[in-house]
Amino acid sequence: MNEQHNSLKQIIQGRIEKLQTLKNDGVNPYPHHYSPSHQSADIHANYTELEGKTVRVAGRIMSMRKMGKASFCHIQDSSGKIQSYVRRDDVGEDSYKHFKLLDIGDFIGIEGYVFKTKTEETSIHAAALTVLSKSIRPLPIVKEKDGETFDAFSDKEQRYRNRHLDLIVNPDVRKTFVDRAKILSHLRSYLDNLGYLEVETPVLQPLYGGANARPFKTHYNSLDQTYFMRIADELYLKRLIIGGIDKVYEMAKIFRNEGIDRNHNPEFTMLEFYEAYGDIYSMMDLVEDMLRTAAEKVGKLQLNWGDMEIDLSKPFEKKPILELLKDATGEDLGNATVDELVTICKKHKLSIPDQLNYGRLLDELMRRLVEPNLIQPTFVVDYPKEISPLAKSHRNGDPSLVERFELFIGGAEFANAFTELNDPIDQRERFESQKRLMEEGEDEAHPVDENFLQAMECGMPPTGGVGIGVDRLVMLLTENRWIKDVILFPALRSVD
RNA sequence: GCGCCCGUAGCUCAAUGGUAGAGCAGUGGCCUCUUAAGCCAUUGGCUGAAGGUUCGAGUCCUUCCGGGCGUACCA
Repeated sequence: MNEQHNSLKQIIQGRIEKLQTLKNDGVNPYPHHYSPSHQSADIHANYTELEGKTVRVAGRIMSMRKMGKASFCHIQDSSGKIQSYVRRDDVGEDSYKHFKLLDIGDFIGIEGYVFKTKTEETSIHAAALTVLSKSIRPLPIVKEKDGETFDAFSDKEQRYRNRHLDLIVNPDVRKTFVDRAKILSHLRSYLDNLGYLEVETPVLQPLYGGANARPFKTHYNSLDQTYFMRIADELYLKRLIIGGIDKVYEMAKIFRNEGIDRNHNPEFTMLEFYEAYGDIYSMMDLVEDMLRTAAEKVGKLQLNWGDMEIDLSKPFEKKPILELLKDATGEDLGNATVDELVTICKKHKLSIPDQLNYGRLLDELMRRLVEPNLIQPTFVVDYPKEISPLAKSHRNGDPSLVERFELFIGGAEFANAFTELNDPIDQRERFESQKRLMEEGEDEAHPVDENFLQAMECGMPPTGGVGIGVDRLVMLLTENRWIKDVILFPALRSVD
């Protein structure tokens, strides 16, 4: 970055000179290939069998302790670190001279026999060294002793902008992303095993839909049309249900044009899955089991999330939204008018949304008064129809309710699911009322999607559908409180 | 978007408005079981950028850039 700074310039210049010295001595600092026989973790795990045997390991030099005619270094590979003892009389004078030209950050291959130092640290007694890649830019120097870390590379901005450095020097970061991969892999195989088909639907869409959110807008040059980045893949997946793919899912990158904070990144991953002949009740069972088994894959059912202790081993609770609101406000909000909701919001000293409608007000009450208290996993059910334009009317006959659940854990939303609305006449009416909301200024109302309606008119089976916020799930299961810590390259303003 | 805080060497951090420092890393030297290796010496800065106040600014003021935290938006 700041190439004008002399200190960094000098370090880089010095390393380039060492690089040249190696070349002049006939050493190729960037060879094409090396064949390690073991990973460092293998050697630690199988010390007894390997003691005295010759191994080859390859990795990045993370520390060096050079003495006159012998040195120790630690090298790091993808499984961890291992120490090597490099003695001039064993590797030869030239090779030792070249070794002393290496820096922290360089890659080397070490061939030698496995032994333990007098302090009982498993090490490799080097017989041959191979330079595998010379680095010319310095790494952050992190030291540790007895599990304590010194001068950790901790500046969040630097870590996110230089994730490669973060991964090299902060082992927990790697672990989080290994766990993330395990979780995603589990979600997929869980659905695969149930006979679901994984699909991909358009990211660039002529019309957005399937959620309440502001989209990113772009221009498609060759069509000379406005396109949107998807805010959900729901409507496309339902078209596939209509098309006869009875069990379908997509691990979808979603884009929403909204703020960045510890729980939100403008692009994030959502798993949506739909099952013909299912409903929210069958989907609840599936989701509960899917999340619990995902937690088992990462190794913990009892999680510390911030200062909350969350237990995924117990059955998830189920509670109607209006009951939760009644407990919180003392009022029955089932048939409340907008004015009444405003009064209640004021009574609880809540901010009044700019866009005054039933949905916004109810959401405000939920967010402030109910959601923060939903710490243990809770399925909130029986949502008002007005805020659920894609969900089917409730089978209990109450015309104001739909079959929907949202799963809350640790005060945050993890899943949203419907018994999908499959009545095309009803769906058209719901879109019409969304359109009226939009005309009243609600900028997150669903636009009418005529193509989707026509598809539904061709007949859609009863269906259960779920969306799961994958990043949030990873946050919970890896006990991270910041979404930036579970996304490798989180959104940051670019530096010009 | 709004509010508060922050930005000093490659990394981690100091510096009542009065000459910009330390540790690690780097460089040179000594050192064949070290491990935050050690000992001796030493390089490295336009203090995020631009203006202003002042005899004098890392420090105070304004604007801009970037970040953090909170809040809003975001189900």
